Amino acid sequence: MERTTAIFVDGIGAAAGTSGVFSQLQGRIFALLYLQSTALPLEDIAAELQQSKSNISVNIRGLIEWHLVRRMPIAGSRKDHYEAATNFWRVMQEVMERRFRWTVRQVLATVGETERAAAAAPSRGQDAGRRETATFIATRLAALRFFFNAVDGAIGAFTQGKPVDVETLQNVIPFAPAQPQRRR
Amino acid sequence: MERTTAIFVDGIGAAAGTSGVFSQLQGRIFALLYLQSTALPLEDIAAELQQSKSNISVNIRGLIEWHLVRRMPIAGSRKDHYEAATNFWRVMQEVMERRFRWTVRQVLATVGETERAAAAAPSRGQDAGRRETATFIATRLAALRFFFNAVDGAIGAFTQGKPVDVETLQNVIPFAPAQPQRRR
DNA sequence: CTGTACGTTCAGAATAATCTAAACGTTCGG
DNA sequence: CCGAACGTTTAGATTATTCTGAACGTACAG
Repeated sequence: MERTTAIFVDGIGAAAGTSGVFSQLQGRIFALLYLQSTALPLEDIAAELQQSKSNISVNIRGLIEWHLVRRMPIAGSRKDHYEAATNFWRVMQEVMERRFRWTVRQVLATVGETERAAAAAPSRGQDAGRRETATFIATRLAALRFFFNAVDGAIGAFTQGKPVDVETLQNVIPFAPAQPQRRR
Repeated sequence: MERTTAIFVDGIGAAAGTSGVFSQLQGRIFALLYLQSTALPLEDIAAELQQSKSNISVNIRGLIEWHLVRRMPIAGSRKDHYEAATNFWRVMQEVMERRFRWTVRQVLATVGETERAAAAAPSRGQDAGRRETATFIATRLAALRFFFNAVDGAIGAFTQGKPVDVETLQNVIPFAPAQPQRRR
């Protein structure tokens, strides 16, 4: 591999590894393809990156799902060829929707489940402490839901190219900080 | 642990685990604290989540760095007490800046290094193929830089509460898709 | 048909991340 | 000072992730 390519592959691989979205190897595969003017067969990618074909196979599938790599039919060859995609905005949309927004919705779903469980719990109306705790929890869950709903909306706006309303997010500071007590 | 709390802890733990930013245990710690009206000592957290104190200790440090948890002095106790922070916007800013933007800058740095390496490489002016390759690589690197510069700017705007200019990102489609060749 | 050239799947090996318990250092009450 | 109650560090164990090579399935050329 060319020295220039090696630097790029290492750097992008490292960045991908810390991204929380792509593995280091996926970063290296993409980087290698991105500097090629022609699509590469699986075999060559494995050889360049010194990995088994099976490993490249499974990692490249992930890249294709994120629309970072395309399978390219090459006339006269039975091998699958791959090339880097260059529509980064598309990739970003995909990541926003499928990873971030999915996580946000997981939180919202959990809040919902928890609220239902809290409502179903026998908070025995008499006991004052119980009732207090119940309203406290309800308030906190509502605050969480409010914020994550706003985030969900912001991601939706972003991926549709609409201006993102940051104000809504900023203004969610639902509780005054608890008063610090002196120690000792 | 209460059934309601358990549901919340499990759900938020799962969400955190897939977030790419927080570990599952960190999610569980935060979730537990978030439903408490009073700060908890390390020992109690460890007991509730059935983890060793050392493990809670190291994970909670991460939460504090992200501003998701605060250390709370409690009068008359030598134990460290912890409570959940509720300024989620602050946390989001922190994550955006320290993780996403940092990754983006890693990419930009790599592009810079690669460009310098390419310039230094002996592309032997005579060889036409070499020169072609060099300009191809230069073009691709420039496109990457352009896009990630825009992303960097967008993150900066977002964290400062300014409207995010999505247009710039959307319009970066630097290459026409390569013409598919027929197979066989 | 048959054989070969592929990509994928899968069981196990290698590697990395997480977790525990013991040792350690520090603070504070006595 | 001394001793006990803490939180932290660290070495090793456990668990999860990544990777490999062999087995398998498929498509195509002859």
